Amino acid sequence: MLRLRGYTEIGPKSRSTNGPGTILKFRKGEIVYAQGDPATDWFEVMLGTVRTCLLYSDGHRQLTGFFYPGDVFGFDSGRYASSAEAVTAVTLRRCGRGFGEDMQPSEVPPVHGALRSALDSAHACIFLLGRRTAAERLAAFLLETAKRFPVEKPFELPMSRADIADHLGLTIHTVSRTLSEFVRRDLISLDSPQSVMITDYEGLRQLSDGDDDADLPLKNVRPHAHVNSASLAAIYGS
Amino acid sequence: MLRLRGYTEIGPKSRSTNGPGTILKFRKGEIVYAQGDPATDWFEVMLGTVRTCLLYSDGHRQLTGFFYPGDVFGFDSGRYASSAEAVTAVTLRRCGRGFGEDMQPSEVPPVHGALRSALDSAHACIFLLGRRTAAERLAAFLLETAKRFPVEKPFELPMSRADIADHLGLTIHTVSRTLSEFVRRDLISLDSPQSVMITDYEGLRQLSDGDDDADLPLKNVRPHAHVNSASLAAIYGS
DNA sequence: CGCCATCTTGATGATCCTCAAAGGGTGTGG
DNA sequence: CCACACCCTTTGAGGATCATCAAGATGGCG
Repeated sequence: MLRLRGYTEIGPKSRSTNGPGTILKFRKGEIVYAQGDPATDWFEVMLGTVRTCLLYSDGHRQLTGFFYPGDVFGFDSGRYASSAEAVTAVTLRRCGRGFGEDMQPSEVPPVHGALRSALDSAHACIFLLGRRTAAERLAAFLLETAKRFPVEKPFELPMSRADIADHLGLTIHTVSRTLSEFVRRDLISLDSPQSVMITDYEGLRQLSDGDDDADLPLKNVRPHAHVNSASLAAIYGS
Repeated sequence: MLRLRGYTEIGPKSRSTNGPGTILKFRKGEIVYAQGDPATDWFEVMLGTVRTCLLYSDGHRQLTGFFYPGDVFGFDSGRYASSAEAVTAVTLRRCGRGFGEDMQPSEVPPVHGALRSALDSAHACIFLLGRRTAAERLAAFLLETAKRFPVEKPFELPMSRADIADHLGLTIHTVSRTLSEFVRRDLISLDSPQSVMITDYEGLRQLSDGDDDADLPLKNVRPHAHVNSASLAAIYGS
C-alpha cells in the first residue's frame, strides 16, 4: 500500500532572469519536474538540495541521487526518466533547453559534461546499492555525502531517514538502527538526527569496503567474488 | 579473500578494417578494456555478449550491464570507470576515439546516443538492484534479458550464474534456487542451465512489480514507500 | 576415466523487514 | 502558555529471506 503525504503542491515561489537561464525557487517537497514530463530543461542547483526519484507503479521509490549546489540534473532524453523534488528549499538555475536534435556546436561541451555527471551519479547509486549490508551502504553513503561538505566538521544531512532508506534500498528502521550502531561504535556522532559528525573516517571506509573487524557486532564478510583475475591484476597489480 | 580464475589473457584474435572503425574479436573471458584504462575508444557489439564490471578493492564485483549485438559501450570520460569483458566469443567494432575536446560536430549525435544508452543501461541496473527480493530481481532480469532476443522461444542465457549473481547483488546459490523455484511454479522452463523459456510472462511481470500472489511460497510484500503524492499523481493520476 | 568448473540442493544462522510502541520536535488552537 | 496532534525518529521483538557451509549432480575436456 502507498502512504501518501500531503505536500502542498504549488508553483515556484519566484522567478527572475539573471544571467544565462532563469532563476527558480522551490520550497521543501515541491516538484521541479515529474517523471514522464517532456525533458525540455536542465537545471543547476544554486542553493539547497534536490533529489531525483524513480517511481514504480507499485509505489516503490528509488532515489537515484542527491544534488547539491553546483550540481546539474535533468539531462534526460525525450522525457524525464525520474522526477526531481526539492529536499530543502532550493534555488535553481534553469540552464538551457532544446538540446539534442537542434543543438548548436557551442552547446556541446556543457551538455556532455552534464550527461557524464549524470552517468557518474548513476554509478554512485549503483555503488551504494551494490554494497550488500546495511552498514556498508550507510558507511558508503555517509562518506559520499561528507565529500560534498567542505570541512571535517559536523554537517547537516538535508534529507530525511525515509530519503536515505529509499536511496539505499533499506527501511527507515534499519537506517536508524545502523546509524545508532555507528554512534555506539564511535564512528560518527549525532548531535541532532540531521547533524552528523564523522569521527572515524578510516573505520567508515573499512566498513564501506566490507573490511569489518571481526571483534565488533556488525560483523559481516563479503560474499565470495567471481572476478576475472586478469581484470583485477590490471587494476590492483598481480 | 578472492577467488581468482585462470582466464587466458591474450590479445584480440584478429583485426580487420571494414567500414568505419576496426573489427576486433575476443574470446570468451577476454578483456576488452580494463577499469582505469584511458578511455580512448568506444565499441559496438556485432556478435556475442559483453559485460561491464565495476571491481572494488575488496574483490567485490558489480556487473553494470550486458551488451548484445547492436549495443554500444565504453563511453566513459577520461578513464574507463568499469572494465569490459567478453562473456562469450564476441566480435566488436571499435567505432571511434578522441571524442570530447576535439570532437567534430558531425560526431555529436552518435556520441549523444551512446551516452544516453549508457545512462539507460545504468538506470536498468539501478532498477534491478532496487528490487528487493531475489525473486523480484531475477524476474526483472529475465524479462529484461528476454527483450533482447527476438521471438518468444527458448533463448540462451550467455552468462553464467556467477555473472547473474554479481549483476543482481545475490549469490549463485540464491540465483540457482530462485530459478528452480520459478520452474516449479511454471513461470519458466529450463532445458539446460543456459536455455531459458519463459512460459508465464504475466506471472514474471507481477513478480518483478512486487505483486506476488499470497498463496505461493515466494511471498513477499513491498516495504512501504515514502512517496511524494504529487509526484505520484503526476504519473499515475490522482 | 578422472579432473575440473559449473550448477543444484539441503541445513543452519545472520541480517534485515515487519509489526508495534514510545520519545522528541514543531505547529496549531484553545 | 499549555494541550494536543502530527510527523519524524528511535527502539524492541519476532519472523522471513538470503548468505554461508557443505555436499552432490552434471557436463566438458584432456
